[in-house]
Amino acid sequence: MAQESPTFSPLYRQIRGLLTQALQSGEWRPGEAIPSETELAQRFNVSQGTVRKAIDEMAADNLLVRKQGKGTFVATHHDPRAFFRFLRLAPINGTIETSQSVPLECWRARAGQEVARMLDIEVGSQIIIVRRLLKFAGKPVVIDEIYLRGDLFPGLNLEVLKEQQGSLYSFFETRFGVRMVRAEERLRAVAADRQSAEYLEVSDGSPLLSVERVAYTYDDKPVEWRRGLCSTADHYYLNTLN
Amino acid sequence: MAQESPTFSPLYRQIRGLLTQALQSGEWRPGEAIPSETELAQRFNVSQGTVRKAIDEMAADNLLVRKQGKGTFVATHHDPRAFFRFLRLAPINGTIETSQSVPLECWRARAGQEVARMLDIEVGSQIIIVRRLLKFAGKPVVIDEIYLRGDLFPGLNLEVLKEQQGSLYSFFETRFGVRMVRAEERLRAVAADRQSAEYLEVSDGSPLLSVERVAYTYDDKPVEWRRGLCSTADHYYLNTLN
DNA sequence: TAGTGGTCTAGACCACGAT
DNA sequence: TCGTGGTCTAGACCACTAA
Repeated sequence: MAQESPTFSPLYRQIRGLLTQALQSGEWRPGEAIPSETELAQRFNVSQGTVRKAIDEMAADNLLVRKQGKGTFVATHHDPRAFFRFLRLAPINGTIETSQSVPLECWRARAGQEVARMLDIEVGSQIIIVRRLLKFAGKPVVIDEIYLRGDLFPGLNLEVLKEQQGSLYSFFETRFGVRMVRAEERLRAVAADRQSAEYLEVSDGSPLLSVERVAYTYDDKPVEWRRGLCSTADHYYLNTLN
Repeated sequence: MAQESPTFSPLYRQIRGLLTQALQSGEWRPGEAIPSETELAQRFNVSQGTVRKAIDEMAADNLLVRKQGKGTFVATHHDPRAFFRFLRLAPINGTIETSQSVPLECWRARAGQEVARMLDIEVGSQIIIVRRLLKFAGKPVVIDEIYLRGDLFPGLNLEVLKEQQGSLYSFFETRFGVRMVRAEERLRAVAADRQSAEYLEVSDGSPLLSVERVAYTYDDKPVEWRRGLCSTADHYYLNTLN
């Protein structure tokens, strides 16, 4: 094996690359089992332990999920345990609440400078803009404006959005084969504009939590840019620092 | 080895427990090297690979830091790379700024119900309250109110706080041997009260980012509870979702 | 009972840092 | 050159799931 500096990449990381490629190509779809470690070891001509280390890393990054005695599975946003991975809002008092996504608008447009930069696409490329309201226990909590790469979500419109069950990312995954893998959020406190205040049923100028997010798919390609305005009267944004 | 359900704990996790205990007891201080994997393997009567797996986990949790060719070291808040692990604020425009902590007040008090619950201590126990201002590039950005367990920070007062160089946690570490290992933050948007507005040089009622934090030391014991109010006019709170 | 992932071991060799 | 962590391998056995 060629293992020279400074291009040195350990074997298990190369295996991880091959596995990621297979995921990206759709060889194994979200929720499905991937071959056993022994099979993969034969396929890639390495020892089982090397495959194991590659899978360990990918499981740590939430790309795969191991289940003892059953196999290793492609991670999916359908899993209810993974639901709050990308939704860090929790009620201040009380337990888990049911959430509901209410799509308001959906239209196609051309990317301006800012969106183009965020999604790493050309200015003028087609994008999709979605506005939706997120409710917890029936009460409006977040108003989202979502910008998507137009080429990856063919046929997406308001009617289609209304079919959504579960999380939006779960919907994107099954309906368009686009799986969100990682995201970066930038939080600020802002004053509510008139329209947002109306939707969120708070008074004009109330402090709201602004959450800007860029979400990436397998190859670190940005796919979604969104800005959410959250009413933090009854909810907070939870973050754990390790 | 006894390995029966449901009390089953793999050997490497028991080793992790022993290592954590050693850290907690101060056998190896922050910044120091711990013994080599081979030495530890002999000491605990397990193979080197088992020690390795224990250390791997602890390195992933930022308790230890591996340095190839040199050894494994106890993680420290002195490390400038670790500085932003517990401080997620970044300037909206531009690069890294110098930060400065300005202590304002420091006094001892008795824990009320809320603080007692947060710090998992008895109501009436002695606590220390610190108020400080955090400046970025000379401008006030965060006003913090910090509640500490009184028993763990003997002799802490305003004069001592003024000796602080680097981060507050770095200071706690060297001065009191208390190392923060993990924290949970709850974020909300609130309106600035008169006093905070004055400190942060924003207008009364401006939206501010409220960051409540509980910080834990090695044995998951809560040690600090704080509430910060951040002006997000020129800074945002950055979070990465995996 | 068979198949999967999970643990533990032992040994060989590589990459890095210090001497 | 030596000691450290890093990688890779091979094999034995344990724990969990499903048939």
